[in-house]
Amino acid sequence: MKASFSQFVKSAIPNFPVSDEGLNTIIDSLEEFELEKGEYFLKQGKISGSMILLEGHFRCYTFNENGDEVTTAFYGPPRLIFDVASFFQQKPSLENIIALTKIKGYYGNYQTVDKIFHEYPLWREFGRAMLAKEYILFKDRTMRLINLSAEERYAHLMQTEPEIFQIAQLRHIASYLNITDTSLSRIRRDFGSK
Amino acid sequence: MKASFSQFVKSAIPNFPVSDEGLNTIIDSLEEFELEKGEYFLKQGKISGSMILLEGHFRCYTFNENGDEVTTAFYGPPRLIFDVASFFQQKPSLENIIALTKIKGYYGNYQTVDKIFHEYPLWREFGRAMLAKEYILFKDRTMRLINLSAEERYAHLMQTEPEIFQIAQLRHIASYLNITDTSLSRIRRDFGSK
DNA sequence: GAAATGACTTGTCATAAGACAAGTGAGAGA
DNA sequence: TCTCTCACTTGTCTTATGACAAGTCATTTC
Repeated sequence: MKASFSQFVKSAIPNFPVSDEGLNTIIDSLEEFELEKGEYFLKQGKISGSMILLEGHFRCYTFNENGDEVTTAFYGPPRLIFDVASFFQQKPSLENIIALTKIKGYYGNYQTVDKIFHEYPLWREFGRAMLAKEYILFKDRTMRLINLSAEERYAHLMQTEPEIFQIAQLRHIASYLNITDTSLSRIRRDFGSK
Repeated sequence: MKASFSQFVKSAIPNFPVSDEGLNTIIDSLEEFELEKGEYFLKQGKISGSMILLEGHFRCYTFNENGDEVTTAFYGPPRLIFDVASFFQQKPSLENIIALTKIKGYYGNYQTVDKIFHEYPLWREFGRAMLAKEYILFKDRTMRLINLSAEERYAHLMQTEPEIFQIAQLRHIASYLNITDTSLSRIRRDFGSK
């Protein structure tokens, strides 16, 4: 786990000038964290903390105007997991984040993370890079939602995160692609015949 | 302009412990910036800087798979303007940001902003808050795209940013709402009769 | 001031996607 | 083993939205 965390930090910021001791200090400030399949990292109405996901997958969902569940994200390791609005504004979340598989990682609430940034200012740069990275990933996804057709969005998910199809239900994948499960089923049928 | 900037900083981070001198130092590090209507803040293929928009409105657009222009954002003051991916990764942007009206604000490229953060570490907190705020705003917009119907998205824009209807073309508003200009026209007709 | 241009609306038709119900098939549990 | 449940697929019909072309209106331009 420590090795994965170290690797994650180094890959996130190539020239990040941090020692192994520095890494250990940060890890010791955080909480080792595990969840079983079906457990929640975040529930609607609660305040989000942050975790570095090192093993396992999450699904994130909310509810639309009709009260129907809408899957807004799938997260695989290594990744920063948090609800940006709830975390930074310390207000109740509108999101639910549920474990699709067994989860391992490191956890910190806002106070913990803030304390780390005060005590180890160097790590602010890591925090900023993480925030920017998540923003960029989220924006990419939104652009695909806007610019690609339903079938293209399906093809993209198949190419970039095929493992999702092994661990998530198709109806959740459908709502993630912003289509109905009926439509996804038909896209898959037609896709196979090409 | 300086007063607006000061106000913007203070409203962005309520308890930000910065003096008027501190503010002046930052302003002096940035470049006073103006654009006329129709001029570009950012063109596809160029690397994005950042600006604090204090007067005027921008429209942001890209192109979808069919080569059709898609409006992805409208920005009004006060606001941080930048393409997050292009700015932080210093890579060519996929976006175009064009002035809908005369623009005033303060500009800095990545080097300038980075220098400010090194010389005045206190301002890192401001940078982080801005980044988080933009991320949250962008996420809100995406959630509306996912969770609301076309008509609801139109109603929301009318309620929250009616000024956009004065300064932007309906076909651009339509693509911002992710519908065709034909559909927007019909929504507006039907909406009036309610 | 006539013609051209551009923004927007509207009519007509085509099409993709949704709603809903029925059907299939695998796995869980008695 | 039987049946129950649940995920998924499929059929049928409906509906929202898009494509495209024509029409209106205001503004610009020569």
